[in-house]
Amino acid sequence: MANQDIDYIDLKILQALLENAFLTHKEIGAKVHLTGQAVGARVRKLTDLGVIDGYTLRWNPGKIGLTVHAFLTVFMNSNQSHQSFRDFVLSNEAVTEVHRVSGEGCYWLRIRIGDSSELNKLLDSVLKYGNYRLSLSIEQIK
Amino acid sequence: MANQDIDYIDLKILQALLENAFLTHKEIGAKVHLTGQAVGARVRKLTDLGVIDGYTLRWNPGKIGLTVHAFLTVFMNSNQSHQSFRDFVLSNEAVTEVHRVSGEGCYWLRIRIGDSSELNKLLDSVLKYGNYRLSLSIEQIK
DNA sequence: AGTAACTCCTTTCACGGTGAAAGTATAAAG
DNA sequence: CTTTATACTTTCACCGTGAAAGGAGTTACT
Repeated sequence: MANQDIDYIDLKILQALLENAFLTHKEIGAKVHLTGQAVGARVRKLTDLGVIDGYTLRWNPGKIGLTVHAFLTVFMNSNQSHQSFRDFVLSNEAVTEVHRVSGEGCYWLRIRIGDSSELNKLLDSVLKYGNYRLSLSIEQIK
Repeated sequence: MANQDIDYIDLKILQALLENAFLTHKEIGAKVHLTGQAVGARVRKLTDLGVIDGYTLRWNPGKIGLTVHAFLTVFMNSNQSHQSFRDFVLSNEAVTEVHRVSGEGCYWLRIRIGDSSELNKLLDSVLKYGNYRLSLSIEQIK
């Protein structure tokens, strides 16, 4: 499996692993009509190509007390503060995802935090860098 | 390990698995000073409690041609269309995450799609249900 | 056509991670 | 001081894994 092309079978394998990364190669092989070893070689190819970056958990922050799930669009109020803002979000563990965006605002953040008073404190910190628009996730549908 | 409390060690294990879900229990055990089997028992507890929902990939949609990463806030224009909107987003494979939100808009969507013309078509479909605000991810920072 | 090179598969095999079971240690309760 | 419960370690058999070797199918060159 040195050929760098990604075919239909690779996509099926990706899809299977996205659903459950602990499927054995043998089990995936049963779906795509290959032996486990052949699946293993393709998974290695996908990893070498950088399609697969790593393996992680699907989990439930709410069950360990992180009941607030918020999306924050940040509008910077100065061109000087970008670097310090980045340092801030990178070091704040309640901020679990950050994107530079075009369109609405400058940055988009995902927040996982215990309760609304903690969120309040976080929002105060964000105000140092700019304004924001906040959305709270009521229910994850997909 | 029938005790339902989640302690500091459990959180360390969670953190380790979030970074790399394919660490062996033994390797995690070396970090938290337990045998692999003890770690296995705690992982099972976390799974039974629903803290761990499953295992999935960290991956790179850009490498299979899904170069556009967009966030969409949708404002419904009618109270009747919620169910059909849900059906729409659940069945559309470019929509990879959906939340009901309070604050800005009614729903928040994550889109992974090949190019802007495909995005255009998707946005046209969304317009049937309401208005939207679009942000494009330029760079994922965290 | 014949052969060489290449790709991608299967088969085989040894290693090691895994969960189950049994044994051990510690702490709390009567 | 014993009983019980919890959470650990040790031991063990199973099986998933990657490596290696071999085979089948395809392409390209003479």
